[in-house]
Amino acid sequence: MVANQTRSPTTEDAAPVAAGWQAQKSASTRNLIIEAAIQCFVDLGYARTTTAVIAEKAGLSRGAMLHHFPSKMDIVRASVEHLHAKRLRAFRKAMTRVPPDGDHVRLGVEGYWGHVKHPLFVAFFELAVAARTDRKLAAILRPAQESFEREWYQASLDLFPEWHRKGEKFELGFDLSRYVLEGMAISFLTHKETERDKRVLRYLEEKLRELAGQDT
Amino acid sequence: MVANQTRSPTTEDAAPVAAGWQAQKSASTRNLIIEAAIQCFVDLGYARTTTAVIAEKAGLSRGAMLHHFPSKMDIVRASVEHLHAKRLRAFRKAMTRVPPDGDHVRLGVEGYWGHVKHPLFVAFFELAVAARTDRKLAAILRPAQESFEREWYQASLDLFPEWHRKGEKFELGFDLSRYVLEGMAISFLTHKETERDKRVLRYLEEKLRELAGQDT
DNA sequence: CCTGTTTCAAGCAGCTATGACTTTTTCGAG
DNA sequence: CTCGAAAAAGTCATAGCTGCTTGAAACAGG
Repeated sequence: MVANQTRSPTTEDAAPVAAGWQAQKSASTRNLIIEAAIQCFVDLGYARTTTAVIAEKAGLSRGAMLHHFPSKMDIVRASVEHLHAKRLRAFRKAMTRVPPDGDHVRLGVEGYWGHVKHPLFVAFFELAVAARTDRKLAAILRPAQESFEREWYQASLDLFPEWHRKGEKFELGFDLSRYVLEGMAISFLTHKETERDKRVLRYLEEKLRELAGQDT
Repeated sequence: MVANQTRSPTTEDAAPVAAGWQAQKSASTRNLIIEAAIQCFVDLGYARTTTAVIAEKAGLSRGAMLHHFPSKMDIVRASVEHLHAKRLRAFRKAMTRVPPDGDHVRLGVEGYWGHVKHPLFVAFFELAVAARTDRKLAAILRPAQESFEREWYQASLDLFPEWHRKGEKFELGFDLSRYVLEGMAISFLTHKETERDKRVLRYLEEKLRELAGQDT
């Protein structure tokens, strides 16, 4: 983790084991900058996130920040990687938690639902929308997106071993869940959750159980 | 329509009937600018849409454009109104078309699905995302959003008169359709439609028919 | 104590977008 | 034919963002 963040512009590959550095401070500062940037994506959106605002939120001067990240896109690149790692960790943790009542369907739905309401998802969504018309950003974001999608698909397969032989039904349930939950999440960027939405979640769970139970 | 667009900055309220003007040219130019702006939202996103690009795409000089719209937000405001009116027209047209096989469910799903794949939806979505962190834009957009939502709800009520007495079931079907279709649409901003997605649509229709048929 | 490296701060030049101002062109009316 | 208003075009000043360069402070090793 720390070793990942220590890729300073200069060459340090000769000291992979010597961690007793003052460069820990550097890694800490890098983390500070990255988290400030992600916060800015959530608060201001991708377009309005300038280097000056990031530096201010991180408590540094722009010059100091540019020492750690030579250009703005370097900050964005590091933020995407950081974001991706954090999302994966949170998602895996939610998915491996033992279901309280043995209800795998509820665990899966609530797990992704909780994930999708998290600020990390908002940040990722902002980047995804901006990437639609920004090729450089898209090139940075696409690998992370595909990786997360694969991870989610695999986690769902692990969660529902009884569906392994039901290819089409499983795909249908997977796609349906994905679209419903992401559609709801995006709607909640502007509105707020209501009782009606909880009914949709319960209905989705019911239909997933039906799909899992059907033989055909 | 034309009278709506003829609200030039100077006072012309004294001549509401005298339409034999040269100001038709003015209204035409305004339309040109607005459609160029909407095209820019789709092609470049809201953030990268500058007055210079709009003017270039409209085939005008920036100065000429600033004569019709004193500031950028005036263009945005007019674009939102234009967009809203166009969306409403297209949606109503799709919804009043007689169902080929008498299948109201398919008409409703396919109608909104077609609507949501249209560039107009992309433009509106770009604005909606930008509005999350732009209060001025949000103030302009919110009335149009709420109006469209009301319209859609009403159209659905008209389309399914047999559901009038089934408040909860109807709301559930409405919400489910909304989230699935919008979730799919947003996913298709970056990916493309596959066979799996058609299965989701057919499944949604099936579940809507179930909800309409149930007595409770 | 000195030297070189790393971290941080500040200022500067180039670029771009916006909106205001000024000038030219077009067109209808008297 | 001339006049005047509207439309269109061109010019300019201001402000904000980026990234490069210079300079100072903290710290490790000789």
